[in-house]
Amino acid sequence: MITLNDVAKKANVSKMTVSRVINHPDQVRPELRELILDVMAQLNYQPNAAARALVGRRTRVIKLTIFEDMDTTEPYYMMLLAGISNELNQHQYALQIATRNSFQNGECDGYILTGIRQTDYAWVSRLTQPVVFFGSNRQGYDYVDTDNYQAVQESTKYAVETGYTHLVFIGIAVAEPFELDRERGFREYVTTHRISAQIIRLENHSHTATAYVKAHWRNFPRNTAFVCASDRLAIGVETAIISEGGQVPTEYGVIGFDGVLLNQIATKRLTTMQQPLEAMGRAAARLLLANINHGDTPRRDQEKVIINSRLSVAESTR
Amino acid sequence: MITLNDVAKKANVSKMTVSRVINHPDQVRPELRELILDVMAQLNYQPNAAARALVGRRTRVIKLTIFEDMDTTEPYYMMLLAGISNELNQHQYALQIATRNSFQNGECDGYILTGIRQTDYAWVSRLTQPVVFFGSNRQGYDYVDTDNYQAVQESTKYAVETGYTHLVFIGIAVAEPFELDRERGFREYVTTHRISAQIIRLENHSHTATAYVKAHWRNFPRNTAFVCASDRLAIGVETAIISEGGQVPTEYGVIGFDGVLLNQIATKRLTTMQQPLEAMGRAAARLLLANINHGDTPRRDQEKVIINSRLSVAESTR
DNA sequence: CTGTTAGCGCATTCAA
DNA sequence: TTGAATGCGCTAACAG
Repeated sequence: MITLNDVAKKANVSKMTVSRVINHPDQVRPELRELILDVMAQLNYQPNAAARALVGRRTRVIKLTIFEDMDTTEPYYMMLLAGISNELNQHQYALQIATRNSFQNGECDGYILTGIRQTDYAWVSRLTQPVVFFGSNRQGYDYVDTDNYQAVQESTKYAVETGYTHLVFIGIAVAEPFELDRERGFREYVTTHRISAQIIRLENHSHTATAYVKAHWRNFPRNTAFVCASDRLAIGVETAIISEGGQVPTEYGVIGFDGVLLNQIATKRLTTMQQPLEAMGRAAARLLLANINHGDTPRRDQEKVIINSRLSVAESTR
Repeated sequence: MITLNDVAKKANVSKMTVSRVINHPDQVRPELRELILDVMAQLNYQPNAAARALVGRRTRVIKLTIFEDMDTTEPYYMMLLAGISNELNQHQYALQIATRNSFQNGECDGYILTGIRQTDYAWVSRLTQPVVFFGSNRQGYDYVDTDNYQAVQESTKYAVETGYTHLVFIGIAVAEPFELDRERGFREYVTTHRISAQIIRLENHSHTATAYVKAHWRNFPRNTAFVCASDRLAIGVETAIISEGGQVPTEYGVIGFDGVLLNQIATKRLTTMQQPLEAMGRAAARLLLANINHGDTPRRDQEKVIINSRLSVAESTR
């Protein structure tokens, strides 16, 4: 293992100078700095995370908490996780994953929180380390999210422009910001453009959607597009349409939201709003690390990172 | 933060004694040990992972590498991850997640490897730290797996006992141990019991299965059960049956394999072999940690942990 | 069985 | 701008 000392000897300086090149490069004479960087590269020096953690009173561990039940968890968490982990790895941070059931109160430097519902905020407020949310919130915590409002506006616009004349929004029956924003995106678009539309809210399961659409099949004339708040709902809708003898995409359109895996399971590959999850994961990690390192500065404004989703057009729309 | 010293003072011993209680409890007089454990509990002492890592020349980080493409990754990895992470947390180990694309060669104490294919073994053999596989292998690496052979035997038996008279095994077209074992489980069962059967191998996508079953629909008489090597395939089969006008489960049965999430998406909730993923994740972590701590002992035999799956009967079979 | 000493690799003092 | 000393919390090696 290469240590600071090895680098220092080879560069004929003290190890403090090497340490400074890493932590306060501006305090080292440029030529010397270059030389040392050179040696570090030659030796492939990797700072020892444990030692840094020890002296810095940091754990170099961040916790990701997933508040949903794991066995109904969306597969997209996997992509998110990859993004978070990639970014953390670069900064020599490791990850701990905690779930609602398995919350260990071991030490960490900060938290990334996902799947939080209104009822969980009391718990969150007791956390002493920096926190970043995945998904917006109105409690003032920093977060990373996609622009749910614009995303649904975009899908809705797409549905209209491809000629569907009646629109149905299938939302998720929870009063969380992400859902309200998606619904608002739909509502404002159809209102502004005076489009025939209806809004429905269901539990986020494919079966619920299938049952609902079948039960109310007469309400859905030909040329209806279903703009759904999740891929699960979209798959359920598609199943119902097909089982009722409707044609996708010629007579009916279906648009999902999320864009990982589930759309591959659909009979017609789903047109869906694809969230850039890897990027969002990275962003969340970066934001958290920034908070950790500026830890002492007095509380600033809530910081938000918004990353746009992209409509991925497939077989369930024209 | 509570340190060894705090505990030591309160217990009127030196910190070495406290340290021994943790690492070599048999070297401490029992009464004293109890006393110290008591104080540790009172103070809620948590050893500092960084310090242990530093002195033990360990990183206290283990890497989980997922060799599949992330965006087609099975949702069950999430459960596996939870298990691994839970176990690691208990032992003050943190996790890094690496994917095929993002393999950073930062330090770690060991690897848990998943999704490995034959072609990846060269890479694996260059790893210097202990390795545990998720999924069996014939290269001598320790692994955790479910008994694929017995699992498929069990599903097949179930299909027969519930009265399906023709059986079809839909396998995955790869020559990996897990798949060969599943296929063998099926083959031996139908051979032994002289049951009318056929074996098919497809790419592991629901569409492939749908297309195949539709194209060969005439080959599948009523009272056929499809024993599938994955939930994806099973969902695809089910879609085909329904679209061809077959009745599930009265005329046709479908059994999947894996048992997370995807079975909820199926039109009829899938009967499927449920892998105990959380437990398997924990087992993999435990096995790896054992290898790490017995690091110097000469290479023993390949160690295997086999955990049985459980048939979860739902709506796609009688 | 228990305590003392020393050092893991690094970064924050302070001094030059 | 650079270097020397000190200590983060813990454990291995030795001494008692």
